[in-house]
Amino acid sequence: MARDTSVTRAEREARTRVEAFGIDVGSFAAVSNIFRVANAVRNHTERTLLSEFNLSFSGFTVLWVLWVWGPKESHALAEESGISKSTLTGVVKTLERLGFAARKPHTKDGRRVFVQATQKGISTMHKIFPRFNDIEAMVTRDLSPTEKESLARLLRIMLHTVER
Amino acid sequence: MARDTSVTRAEREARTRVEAFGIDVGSFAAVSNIFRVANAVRNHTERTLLSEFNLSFSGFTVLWVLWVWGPKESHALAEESGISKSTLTGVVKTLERLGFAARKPHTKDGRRVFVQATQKGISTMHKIFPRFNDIEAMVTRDLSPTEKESLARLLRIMLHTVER
DNA sequence: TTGAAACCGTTAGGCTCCGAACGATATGAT
DNA sequence: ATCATATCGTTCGGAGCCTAACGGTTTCAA
Repeated sequence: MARDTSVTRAEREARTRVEAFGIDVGSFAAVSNIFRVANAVRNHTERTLLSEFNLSFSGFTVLWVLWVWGPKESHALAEESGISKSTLTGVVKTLERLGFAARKPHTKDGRRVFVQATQKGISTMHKIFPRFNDIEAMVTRDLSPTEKESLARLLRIMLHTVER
Repeated sequence: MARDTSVTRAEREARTRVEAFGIDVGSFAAVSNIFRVANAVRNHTERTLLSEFNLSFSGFTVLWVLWVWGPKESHALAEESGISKSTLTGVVKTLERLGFAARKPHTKDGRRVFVQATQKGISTMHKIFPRFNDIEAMVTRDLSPTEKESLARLLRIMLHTVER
């Protein structure tokens, strides 16, 4: 069966409204579709998987970073997780309450704090991550391996443009 | 000069941690990069553009939908904006306070409510949208027109997979 | 060595965000 | 005509999310 690659009704409507403005429709289509997909996948993941572990998407992301990188200082952890320092304070508080992470003061510098995943946090990650990847595979199931690679490559280019 | 299409340090680290799990790395790379880009662009837009109008990203999205589609019932507006009904209630309240939108009760059905953009909302949109598109153009400046179209197409395929 | 400046994480305040529960309204089967 | 059921938007409680301001700590130059 042929894949549906057609422009959605919403996107068509948006274009007609917007074209009069001398807008760059190519950029518009690319970026707004990124938002749509991210939003849809995020909501779906929170509802069907993460809620089972009382984790928000941010909580999951932070725990994931700790799992991949090991103990990390707060400011670097916030940066890597894509949230602000103050938000991280709250998220880590929640992770501590759930027993998934712990704070560790720096021995030399009284200002700094390390955050690390607990054993429970890590074993939970081992449970969650394969299922998270199942969702990733599901939402990309209509893309060929080459197309997935191409998608990732184009997004990486944007990332390099944006992140500095 | 050659574009930087290399895998980021973070992504490389993640892969080595994750590969032992029998994970689908292609899906993983594609999806996690969608989140990263969406997050970065969203934060940047809120900070540099929307804050000037006291709009959150959701507030902007809702107002944008009203601009494109005209008056819309609450449930459909929430759906189209990618947020829950309860969140919409709050966002519309804010938009009303700012004078950007107004509620209109249904004449026949006492349960339903229409939401529409005000004149001020529309003229504000005329101010914001070109600058929003400038940001879209900026973050995609290292992609060729063909690549932008390709990116939008691949995301559209995912959208069709996810949204039903 | 001392004091200004820089840096770090937390707090304060306000909005966003969700699911669940709730009231009001409408529908449809009996 | 009635009453169970469905539908619609709002409210509620709790967490996330931001910027700005803050206090504690470190650094470094005078």
